[in-house]
Amino acid sequence: MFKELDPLLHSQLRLAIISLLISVEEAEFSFIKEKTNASAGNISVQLDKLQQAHYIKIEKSFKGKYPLTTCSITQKGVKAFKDYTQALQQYLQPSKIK
Amino acid sequence: MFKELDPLLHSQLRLAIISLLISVEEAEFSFIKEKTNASAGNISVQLDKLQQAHYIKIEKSFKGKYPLTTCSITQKGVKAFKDYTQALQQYLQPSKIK
DNA sequence: AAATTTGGTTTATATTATAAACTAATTTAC
DNA sequence: GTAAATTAGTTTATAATATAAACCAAATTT
Repeated sequence: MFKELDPLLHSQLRLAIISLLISVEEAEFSFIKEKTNASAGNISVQLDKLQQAHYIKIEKSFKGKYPLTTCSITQKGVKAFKDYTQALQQYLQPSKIK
Repeated sequence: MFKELDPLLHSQLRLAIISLLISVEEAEFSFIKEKTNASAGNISVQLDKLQQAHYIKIEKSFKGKYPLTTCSITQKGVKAFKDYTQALQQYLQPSKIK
């Protein structure tokens, strides 16, 4: 009846991050922080998890003299997001006929 | 940017339960168990939480000689579900214009 | 009368989300 | 020039959550 909801995406902050990344080429750590209003620590942890699942790619460089973390979504991440949103529909559009 | 997702509904099993209840007058424990494929223990705990939040009403009676737990959604529960699905849209339909 | 089933509840555990604390370098203020 | 504050994060500790395992009580089957 109800499909599994990918637990990696069924998390407010990780879903917000993926939602951001899916519509841009890439995003800096500070951009994600600004848009999500989450703490840097929380974001750091969730980015790691998304990277470990190969849903996103993280590149570390320098912007002038400061460290710069840049993230982008992978094909696997895009697919996971699509699958997730599809599965969610069953939960969001309940019908009389179960 | 991203609205809060009611943590009580942002849970696979509780969301499934609410999704079921929203389309029926009422549902028995066994019906919920069958449709969600979750364990009785897990369902019992989540029903309690939904009831404590006044999202659902739980009535205990007897069906013949066996105990019977019947659940129904409340107005507060309906509103919470609508608010939740609305908030989710921001996460599911990302746009270039942030 | 022992074993199984029905219909759950309670409790224990493992996972998660999150914030707090920390690191390290840079820049500003005095 | 050095103390304080800022940038840009990471690591760690804690509290909350989800979930299954264990349990309970009555009824039914073998």
